Amino acid sequence: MHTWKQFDRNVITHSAAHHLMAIDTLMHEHGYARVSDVARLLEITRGSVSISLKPLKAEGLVEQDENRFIRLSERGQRLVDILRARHYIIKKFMTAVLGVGEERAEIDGCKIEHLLSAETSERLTALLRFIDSGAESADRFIEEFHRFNEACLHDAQACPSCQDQCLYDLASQKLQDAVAEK
Amino acid sequence: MHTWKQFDRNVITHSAAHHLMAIDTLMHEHGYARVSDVARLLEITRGSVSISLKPLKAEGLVEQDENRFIRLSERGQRLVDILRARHYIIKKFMTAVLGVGEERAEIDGCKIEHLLSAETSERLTALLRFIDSGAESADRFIEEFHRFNEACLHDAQACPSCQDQCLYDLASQKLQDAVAEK
DNA sequence: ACAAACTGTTATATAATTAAAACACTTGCC
DNA sequence: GGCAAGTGTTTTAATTATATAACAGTTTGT
Repeated sequence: MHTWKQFDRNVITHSAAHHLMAIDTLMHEHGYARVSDVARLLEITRGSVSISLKPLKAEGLVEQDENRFIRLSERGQRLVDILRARHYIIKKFMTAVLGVGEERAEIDGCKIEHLLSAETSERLTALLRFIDSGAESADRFIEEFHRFNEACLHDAQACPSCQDQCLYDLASQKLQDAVAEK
Repeated sequence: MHTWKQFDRNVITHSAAHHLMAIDTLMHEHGYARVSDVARLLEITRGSVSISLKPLKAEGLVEQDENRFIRLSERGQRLVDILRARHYIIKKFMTAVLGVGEERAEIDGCKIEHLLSAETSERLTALLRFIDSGAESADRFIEEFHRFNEACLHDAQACPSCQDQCLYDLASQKLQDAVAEK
């Protein structure tokens, strides 16, 4: 069980990912980005942005010119492109395949886009490519899955997917309901 | 863009989830759990465990008897059961559907099991139930998808899944390769 | 029964992410 | 030209997750 120690050492933090993506968004929308613009977009203080940007500048992902305008370095841009691609496929998988609501998919996607491995992201992209391929088996799968949904007996013994408890009942519970007094 | 502020305020932290699951593991393996046992299992110091446990005791997820033996409260147990169910379905989806390697699926699963919404977890469980149902369309989908994999032309224009850049090329890159000097 | 080993807690420290407030500098308007 | 508004940084502070080290108490072995 040494795996769990890796789980914090992620390549970039959630916060860093969003700072980088905010710069990218601003560059596309206004052609420039400053500390204040990022702060406004992320709804945090300028001081926080200034401090958060420091390690990103040190790592060469973000650059600042003589007028203190911010831009992404080439590597920073590449990182953002990867993150956006992953966000897109995760969200699309959740909505188009799983049938999760748009807003929920957006939030869940943001939480995990920077955490998934390249391997998982690659396989997820392959899945979506297959679904988009127009293959008859893909279309039928999606259609039948979306019709399937109702028939859970909530009986672990009778269920080929369950072990001792109904997975459906367990997995679908909200964590906050379990944490909060009830 | 108020969504992104929610992304940190998760119901439980990664660390808390693993402390709770460690207690559960120890209870199953030895019938009891103490601070030292948790520390050994997670490979952190007893001091760290003692401190991490404090908020969990305060929230009533963990209890400690007069001999300082630790156990999960009813709510703590419920939380662990939910987390384990989610971990299981995420990992199973990654291996059985996506074809991700076992070890990678374990790590990725650990990173996100406590972050996904109930809605997404529920839909993911439904997907696995459909695949386990033996429906012919499910079997064919998996089989054909696993054979499909090769044919990416890496040409965004010709690809029904891509926009301006090849999603496959982007999403499958390792983040650390983008961050590290190259 | 006593020393060695182990246990749990606390104190102190570090790093990350954020906030608020204070400061200095720049810009824009009248 | 001068003041109000905006901008970026720094300082101070809080929280979370961890570490080490010191301490006090409990077991264990002989």
